[in-house]
Amino acid sequence: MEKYLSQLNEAQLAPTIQIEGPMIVIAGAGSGKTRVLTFRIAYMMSKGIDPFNILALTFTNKAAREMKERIASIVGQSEAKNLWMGTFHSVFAKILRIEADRLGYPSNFTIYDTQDSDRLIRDIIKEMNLDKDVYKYKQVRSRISSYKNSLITVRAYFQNPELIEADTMARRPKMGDIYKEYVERCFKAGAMDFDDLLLKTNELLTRFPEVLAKYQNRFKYILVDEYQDTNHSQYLIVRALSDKFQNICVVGDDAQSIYAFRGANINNILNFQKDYHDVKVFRLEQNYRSTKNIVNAANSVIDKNQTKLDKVVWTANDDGGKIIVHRSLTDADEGRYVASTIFDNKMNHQLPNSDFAILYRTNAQSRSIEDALRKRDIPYRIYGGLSFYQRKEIKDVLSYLRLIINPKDEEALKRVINFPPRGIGQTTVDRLMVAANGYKRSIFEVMKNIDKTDVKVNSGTKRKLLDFVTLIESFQVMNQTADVFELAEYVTKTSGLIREFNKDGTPEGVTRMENIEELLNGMKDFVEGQKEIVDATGSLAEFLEDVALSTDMDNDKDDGNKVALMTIHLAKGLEFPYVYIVGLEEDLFPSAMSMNTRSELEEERRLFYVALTRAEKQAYLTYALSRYRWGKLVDSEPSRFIEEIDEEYLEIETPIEERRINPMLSADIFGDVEPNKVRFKPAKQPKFEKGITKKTPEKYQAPTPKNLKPVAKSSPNTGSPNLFDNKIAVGNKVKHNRFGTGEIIKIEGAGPDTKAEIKFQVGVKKLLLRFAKLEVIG
DNA sequence: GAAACTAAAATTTTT
DNA sequence: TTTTAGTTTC
Repeated sequence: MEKYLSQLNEAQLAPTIQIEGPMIVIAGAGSGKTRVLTFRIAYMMSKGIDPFNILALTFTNKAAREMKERIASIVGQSEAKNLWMGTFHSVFAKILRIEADRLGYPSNFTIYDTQDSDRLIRDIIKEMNLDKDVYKYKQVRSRISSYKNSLITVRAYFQNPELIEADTMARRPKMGDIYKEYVERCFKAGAMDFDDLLLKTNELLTRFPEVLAKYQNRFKYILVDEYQDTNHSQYLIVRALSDKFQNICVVGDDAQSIYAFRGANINNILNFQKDYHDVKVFRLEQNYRSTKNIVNAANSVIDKNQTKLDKVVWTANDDGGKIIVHRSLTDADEGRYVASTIFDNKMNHQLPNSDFAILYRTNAQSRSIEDALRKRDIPYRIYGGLSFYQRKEIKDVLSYLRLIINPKDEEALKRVINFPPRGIGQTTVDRLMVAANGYKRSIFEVMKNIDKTDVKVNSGTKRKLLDFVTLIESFQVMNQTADVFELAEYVTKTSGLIREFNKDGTPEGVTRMENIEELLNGMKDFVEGQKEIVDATGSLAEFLEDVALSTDMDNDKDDGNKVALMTIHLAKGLEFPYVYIVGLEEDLFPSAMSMNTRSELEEERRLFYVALTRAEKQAYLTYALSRYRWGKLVDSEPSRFIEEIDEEYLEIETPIEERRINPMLSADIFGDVEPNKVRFKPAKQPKFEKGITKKTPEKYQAPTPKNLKPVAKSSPNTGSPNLFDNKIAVGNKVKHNRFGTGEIIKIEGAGPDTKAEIKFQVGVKKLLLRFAKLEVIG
């Protein structure tokens, strides 16, 4: 242990060897926080504390896993495995399963993800005959979520005139009724949503003192990472559990609190010292990650925030290069700038792609960047966005599996009862739902006993319903002997899912199949992995829980050398030598939605701080004068955050010239038009679109002279059509992303409204050429 | 009951 | 511009 402790500086050592009593570690960006946490736990164990008595809570599974591995490498695998380390959600889901019956839940309760919640809320709004434009399901969901995170139960809601008043004033008087119905339906389905995992834990600890005592005695030492991101519900859980022994260590950085929008309360960290007696405060202020320029620039920005703790982050590292600020005309230009400087940096310094990260405020911004990277053949990986487990085909498979564990799971049932199509239509499902409500039973039970109910369905449908029940029950039987992988393989075959997706010969269908295959492979890995963990059951239930609480970030298959693209939120906790922060424009970053109050703006500023402090060597800030937003070109102004950085740390690139070049010429120079791709542009070109360039065009310019002759009718070398060969003509063969290859049989209309009738294998389609990205192949 | 077509919303961030 | 929910048609 000594040799590990000697790796720490003085400021890090102090909190590492402070074991007893309440304490807070205020850890600046890049100050070695994780190292302190891991060494501290290892140190505790070396002092004879039973890992069984330690609870460490993190915000991502990835953080938990990495920390556990590092601890294992110090104290040994067998010692580390008894540690309780995980996200709030996963740890308390496990506890809730153990104690579920006290709350009236089955221990195999389903965890509803956001999609499930949304669908349920949408159904409820429809059933209650409410105007869906007034009651937008997403708003309703976030409202319900914030009630739950503030521990406002349905009961508490109806007892609180102010809340009712607020919703009434917002022209949503039925909010409470929707909330009530939602909670009841979840309960009936044996399901908890994300917020329930915390809310019900609180309920458990409050209503059952013996349970509280049990876990208080078990978790004598509690550590919480990223404490600045805890919400009220999490705060109360931590308080309750640590109340007896007061051995609570929280670590965090108020300057990196960026999750207020989903209920995180920065006051939890700001007020920690008031919550416990005799709190020991430690500060980690030396940054080991970034250059002086980056650290100082970040400090100068965060200084503008009023709400913060005292802390001065500094570094002994080199000055490094100044932060480069670049202006582009459009988002497409911005993409090209990023791609070309990455290219140059790679060439000049022999760097791997994985040294670069491109961070943005919203996922939608990735598109223009992706286009540019693709054209430069720079491999990249996008993190976040639609997660693997959210995809249709994956959710379909998972829904079958969920039904095996919990047939009451309504959302899963509704999803697959008629997929693949088996002749059970909406009308039938509606009748079943009404009946289920009437009998106070689950839909599945009603189906199973369809003969004993008064549900009006014809005998054919009845047969189909019973067949479905039998199908699921046969899966349940198999689940008792087979492992997760064998079961899933059987389910996808027997349910007809494989056949259904195979039937669809489009490239999309093929991708679907590949995804299902990947899911099955993942299950195989899971089965293998579980064999090594002693008390793991390897059960289907366990797999589903893992899946429900994991994100794409967690299953980070290290697929090597790629430029990383992600939102700033996702980048928290990561670091890269070169970081591009793109789209630094007013209304985008800071977001238009977050400029109403000072605290919202301060959160945006913290977000910017997080972004900047990801960079180790070099940071780039880029913005565009105009950008496509929801399909339209919108003018934008540079973000205020650029101005807020002390000028001495910036290098503002002034474009050498912004001159207009022949639009056709430049289009070809920059490779906007891919060879072999015919694209019809709208007749009128937007003001700035692709016509203007700036700054050393030769840098981008492909050296081949043929590019300078755009009007060449056809390039004899390739014979491939370019922009000026209109090959969209009757009789020609074309390729479509989705429909595959086909033949043009008719053309009608002109200009931007030109339509073509094309005969594909899947049938004849009429496509608007403006949108259909057709590739002429002969 | 299902496929094909039409209209409208979406873009702040996610355990 | 894309995606998804809703409506119409067979």
